[in-house]
Parts: sequence; C-alpha cells; structure tokens
Amino acid sequence: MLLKVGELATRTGLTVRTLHHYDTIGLLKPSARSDAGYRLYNQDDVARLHAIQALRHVGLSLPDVGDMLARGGEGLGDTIARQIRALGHEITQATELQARLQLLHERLATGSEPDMADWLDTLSLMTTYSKYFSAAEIKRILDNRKAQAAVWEQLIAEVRVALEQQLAADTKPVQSLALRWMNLTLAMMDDDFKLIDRWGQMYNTEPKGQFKKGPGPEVLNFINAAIALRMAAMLRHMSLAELQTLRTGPQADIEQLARDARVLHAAQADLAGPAERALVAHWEQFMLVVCGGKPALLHKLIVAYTAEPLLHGTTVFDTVTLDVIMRALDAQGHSLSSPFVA
Amino acid sequence: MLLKVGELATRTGLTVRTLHHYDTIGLLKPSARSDAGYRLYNQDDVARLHAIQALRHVGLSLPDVGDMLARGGEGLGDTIARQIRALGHEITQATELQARLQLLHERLATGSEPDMADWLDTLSLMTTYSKYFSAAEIKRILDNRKAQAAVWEQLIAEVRVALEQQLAADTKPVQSLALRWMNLTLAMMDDDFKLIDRWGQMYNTEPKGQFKKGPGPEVLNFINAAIALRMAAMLRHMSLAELQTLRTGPQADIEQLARDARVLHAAQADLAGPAERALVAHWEQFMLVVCGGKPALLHKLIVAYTAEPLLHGTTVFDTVTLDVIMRALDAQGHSLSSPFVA
DNA sequence: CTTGACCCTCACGCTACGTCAGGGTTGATA
DNA sequence: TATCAACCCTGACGTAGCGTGAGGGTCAAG
Repeated sequence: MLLKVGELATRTGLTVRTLHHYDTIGLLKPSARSDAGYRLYNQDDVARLHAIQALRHVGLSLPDVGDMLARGGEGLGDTIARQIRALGHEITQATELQARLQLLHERLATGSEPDMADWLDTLSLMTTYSKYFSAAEIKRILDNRKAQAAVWEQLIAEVRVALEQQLAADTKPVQSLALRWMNLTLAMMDDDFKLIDRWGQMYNTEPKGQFKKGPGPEVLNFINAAIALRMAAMLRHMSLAELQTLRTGPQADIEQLARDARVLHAAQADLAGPAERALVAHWEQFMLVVCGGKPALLHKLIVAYTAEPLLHGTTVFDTVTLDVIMRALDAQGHSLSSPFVA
Repeated sequence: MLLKVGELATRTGLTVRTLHHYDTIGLLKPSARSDAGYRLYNQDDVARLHAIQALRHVGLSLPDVGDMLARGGEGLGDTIARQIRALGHEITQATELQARLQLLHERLATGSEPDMADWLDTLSLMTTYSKYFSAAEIKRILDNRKAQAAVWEQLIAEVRVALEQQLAADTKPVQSLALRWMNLTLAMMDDDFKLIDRWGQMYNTEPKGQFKKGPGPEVLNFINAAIALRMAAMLRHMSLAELQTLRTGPQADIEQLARDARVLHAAQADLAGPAERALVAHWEQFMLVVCGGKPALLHKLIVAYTAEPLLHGTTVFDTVTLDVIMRALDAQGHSLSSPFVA
C-alpha cells in the first residue's frame, strides 16, 4: 500500500510542506515516485516517519534525528538524559524570569502610576539586579529597602552633611555614620553577607548611571572609606569569616535596653543592684545574638572595641545607654574581656 | 558625549552587529553620523537603548519593543502580565515533557536492552499517550499494566480461545471474560473512569498500527462486543454516572471471601451460624466498597444482577463462593434486594 | 471537455542576529 | 610621511523549520 504525500500527511498530522521539507533535507525520502512524479511512501517509510516524529518529540533537531536514525538509535538513552537536563535548565530559567516579572508587576501595580520612566527605570534596575541576584533575593532586598526607606533618607542626609563639612573618615561622628550604614545595609540583606558581597560587586562592575535613585557616588565614596577603616580595624582582631557572621541584632532589644538604661540613669541607682544585673544580662544576651551565639567571637569583638581607638564609642547604643551599661559591667566585676568567654 | 558603535556595544554588552541590526530595522537609529559615516550615539540614544534592553529582557520581540516605545510604555503592565502567563504555559509544557522523558528514560534504563526497535516503540507509544494523558497518568497506567502483565497474558489467551471457538458474546463464559477484562482495565486505570474514557478515545482515534504489543483488533472487537452488552444491561438499572463510580474492590477481600466460603462449604455448616453471618457481613462490606460506599447503588446493582439474565453468575467470585454467599444470604433472611438499602 | 482536488518545483519570508568579504578611517608609531 | 592595528562602513549569505504563495501539471468524476 503506497501513500501519496497528502494521505501520509493527514494520517500523521503533519503538513505536506513538512514532508516536502524532510524530503529535500534527505531525512525522509519516499521510496518511490509515480510516473507523474508524485511521492509514494511505503510501509517502511511510514515506520521511519513515526520514528522521526517520536525523536522530534524528544526535542531533537532534524539533523540530530537523522544522525540518530543513521546510528540505529545508539546512544539514545544518553541523548534523552541530556534533553532532560536541558529541559531542567530551561525550566529554571523560565521560572526565574517569571518570578522577576511577577515581582516587577506587583511593584508597579501597587505604585498605580503608569509613568513610562518609572516602569523603565524599575525594569532596567531589575535587569541589572538579575545578573547578581535571584528573583527571591531581589524581592527580599527591595522589601527591606522599602521598609527602611525613611531611615535611609535620614542617614544619607546626615552623611551628606558630614561630607560637606569635610569631616575625616576616622572621626567619631563619621564612624558612627559608617556603623549605622553598615547595619542598615546588613539589615537590608537580611544579615546575609554573601548578598552584600554581590551587591558590592554589582555596584563596582555596573555602569554607575544605572543607580539614579541612590545617593550619588561622592556620598558612597565618602562612607565607603569610613567603612573600610572600620573593617580593617575589626579584621585585626578576627577573621573575615568571623566578621561575616556578625548580625545586626533585633532593633527591639536595642530600644528596650536604651529605655531601661535611661531609667537607671535617672534613678542614679546602685550599679550592682538587681535591675542593673538584669540590664547587663539582657545586654549579654543581645551581644550573643549579634555574635551568632558564639562567645569566642563576642570576646574578640570586645577586644577589638577595647584595642581600636577608631571603634571607641561607636556602637548601636546611644552614649547614655552605653555609659550605663559599661559602668554596670564594671561595678559588677565584669572585666569586659573575661566573663563571656565559654 | 557621542559614542561610536563599538564603544556603545562594549558599554551595553551588546555586539556591534546587534546595533547595526537595530539601526536597519529602525529600532535605534543613531542621532548623528560622523563625516566618515560612523554612527554616533548621544545620551538619548543610550537611554533608548537601555529601555530596549529592558523590554527585551521582558521577552518582547523587536517589533513589540518598537511599538511599546512608540506608545510611550502604555499598556506595559498588561503586556508583562501576558508574558507571565505565557511563561507559565511554557513552564508547564516543559515540565510535562521532562516528566515524560524521565519516565521513558527510567523504563528503558531498567530494561537494559539497547534495542532500537524497543526504544522507538516506547517512544512513539509515549508520544501517542501524551496526547491523552499527563506524564503522571502514563506512569500510573504503565506501572499497573506492568504489575498485571501475567494476568493480562492469561486473560487475552482465554479470550482468544473463546474467539476461535466462536462463542457468542452473550454466553456465560464470554461474559465472565468480559467482566474480568473490565475489572482488569479498571484496575489498570486505578479505578478512574475518566482515564478509561480517554483510553477508549485514544484506541478509537489513533491509527491501530501503533499498538503492536496489544491483543490484535479481532480480540478487542470480540471482547468489546461482550462488554457493550454488559454495559447496556447495567445501564438499564443505573445511570452512567453511577456505573462509573463502581470500583473493582480489593483483591485481598475477594480471596479471603473465597477461602472462608470454601471452609464453610466443606464443613456443611449451618448457613445461619456465626461464621456465616461474619461471611455475609464481610461480603456486604466488600460490596459497599465496590459501590463507593453508597447503599442505594448497591441496591441497584443487585436489582440489575437479579433482573438481567446476561449478568447471572458472572461476578468476581468463583461459583462455589458465590453459591455459599447466596445461600447464606437467603438463610439469614436477606431478600437480596432489601437489607442493604439505607 | 471541464472542474476540483491533488501533486510538482521553485522561491521568498520569518527571528535576531553571526559571520565573512571587500573596502574606507583614525590615531599612533617608525 | 608611510605604515599598521584597530576601528568603521555596507552588502550579503546563513541559521531552524517550516508557512505561504506562484505557476504549472495530473487524476478522477461529471
């Protein structure tokens, strides 16, 4: 039983043109022609076509299908395994892109301003980010940044003032700003130092024009110099890996400690009383959280703060709180360097 | 600051050829040319290019990017939403294909015979199946079929014998075969009638040549005629929806009932004794499972079996078991039609 | 003898560029 | 000032897998 192209086409769900194409590239040549030149396919041709369809369904290109048939199906298992992996890759790519677009869509839908410039800014920001972060990471970062927007504004303004006053990077006010900057950045990255690394890479390798919303490059250079000083000072007392395990610590604890300290300060109470002991205990617990639960690291941190003049007095606590805590520690016999070591 | 193509290219990560292309299709024409004819891009051009890159990253085609820029970004939100949906579709497609290939790979890896014909048979079967079933469904079906392979062999052989003996479709032995066939098919489909429907559609619409492994068309036609008779008989007493909720019931129960019945049969015991009551209770429970827990359906089933001569004596139980159960039911005053109705 | 349904062989079109080929321009160096 | 590398230009073909005509035969029915 010989079939003409049209018949074979309808029977296989392909088009006549496709069969023509397979003929011209030599993938499936009809075994015979009628007197008028009509293509005539026999049973073997049909079988071969079915094989072709099956292999195409695996995702092979037409040349690959031809090769595979020529080799008699040898290595098909490996080829399929490759296709599976390729599909996996494709799927993750598509999923990532979808997540990014979803994020973009949410962000711009809530803004409710169909401003072309905004859309495109966000879009290209997103594009830039996507080279360094996954969609989930971008979401975390942007969410945090949004939540901290006001704090950042304030901090940037203060840094700008310091810059204009030409304060030196190693002065106490600038170092205070640097600490706040570091902590805010760390919080924005959910305490994840790997993200900060990539963030830094991005800022360094991407053309600066991208980041229109951020603080200009002068501000960044200024604060980065101050931060570099702090990092260097810290690194004289701990490894980079240890430094990177430091956390920001809960804001709530900081505020609670400040309130408690202020009460004790106002009351001029006995610095070794029960309230003071509780304060010190709270502070210890907070610092342990900051140090990721590692007393040894806390020890190194204290040594660094003691030994490095640069770090003196620049903590997350205000001066009053710091003063009360330090004096209480002293009064309670903590030598600032021993009691926290396991 | 005017940029030449090469400079713009390296700055944006694109190739010179790409910028040439954008120029020729009018997507990004440099705002100026040097005396020598060199393309010169100004700041606006660069901005436009960034927008183009961003929109490309969304997945838009070059013409679409052009349109979008021409419209000033209007409708971008909708476009992005569309892209998200399209990606979702793409992802499900790829995932399905990947699952199917995975299945294929597992199946052929265990077979450990790199026979070209086998690979291609399985491949085209898979291809055919995939038009009607998801990869997960195919896996279930093939797993079940594999587990039942021997039973199918036996059943098909018996049907073939009946066919050769030219037994009529409404005779008891053929009806018994039909019942076994139905139950085996149902088990293969995990009691899912929707799958059976699609299975039937596939068998009817696909070219028969595909199914080389199966029991030839004569056998199928023969048994299908017998099954059609049974279905018609059943449908005279219940709706199609009800018929489709019938289950096969656990094989373990069937065997247990057969063993128990045989013991009682040998013992010639009192048909209304405690053991017999337990037997009847077990049977009732089993039948309720078969009827999906619906006593009303069980009632209809019993009526059908009583009223339709075609169904007489053709159950999943052997004759001895059936006889014992029926007599026990009778002796215990169950009228076969009343006691199971809620 | 016509008509409609097929069949044939070119041959261009589509996406988004890659990749020469053949030839000018620019700026630095010998 | 000649040269040379590094750029730049336009033009044109190639890619994958066919879709979509154009222009012209073939076949069976009416």
